[in-house]
Amino acid sequence: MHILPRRFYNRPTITVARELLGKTLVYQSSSGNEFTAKIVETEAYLDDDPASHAFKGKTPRNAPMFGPPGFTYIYFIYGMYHCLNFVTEKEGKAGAVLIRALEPLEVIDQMKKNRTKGSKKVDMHNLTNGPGKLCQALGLTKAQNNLDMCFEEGTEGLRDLGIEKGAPKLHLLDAPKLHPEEIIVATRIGIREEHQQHWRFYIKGNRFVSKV
DNA sequence: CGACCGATTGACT
DNA sequence: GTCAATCGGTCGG
Repeated sequence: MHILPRRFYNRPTITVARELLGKTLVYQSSSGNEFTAKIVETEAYLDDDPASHAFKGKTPRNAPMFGPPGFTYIYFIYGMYHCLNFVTEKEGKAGAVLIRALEPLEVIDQMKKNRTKGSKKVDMHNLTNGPGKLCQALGLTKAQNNLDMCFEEGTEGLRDLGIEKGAPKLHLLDAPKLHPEEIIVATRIGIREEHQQHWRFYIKGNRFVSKV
């Protein structure tokens, strides 16, 4: 298991979106929890894509999308939710992958607490099966926007020694690439028909996907 | 400025 | 199935 290097993200956005499936997200929160979860659903947003925040050019909000690959892009939406993206493509070329669903692995109790409003119980399968839900479960906000998820150049060798000290607070662990027949390709969610593309990817049969 | 609206979710008919 | 919540980003005047 090693931390995904910057070259993983420095590729065509659709390729990264597909290959993110099955990878493990690790997030060390400031409250001391180390959350882990498997990526089970993604969507690609390209630079010449009318549905992308980056389509009309660089602004203060979408600036991370134009920055180096391997950083987070987290934005606030609908006045109450956040969405987590990973920046792709070389610096200067906008691209990002929206993380739409995760399969919870560790610190599930805390995820439940973060998702609980009032005294209602939250079902295991309703913790991270949506882009807004998963940010709520892990406690991700704009405070985690534009975070580097890779080792800085020169310190990458640490991971080859199995040393994760100094690892980015939010990073991904490698996992075997899924076979094509394990991946379902579908249209993106919440996108106008005229801008629609088959750029949503999810793991076939996985119970934690937001919509089938 | 004011107005519109969104890569969503949960409550309710 | 429908719809309100809630607010920052963006754009037109």
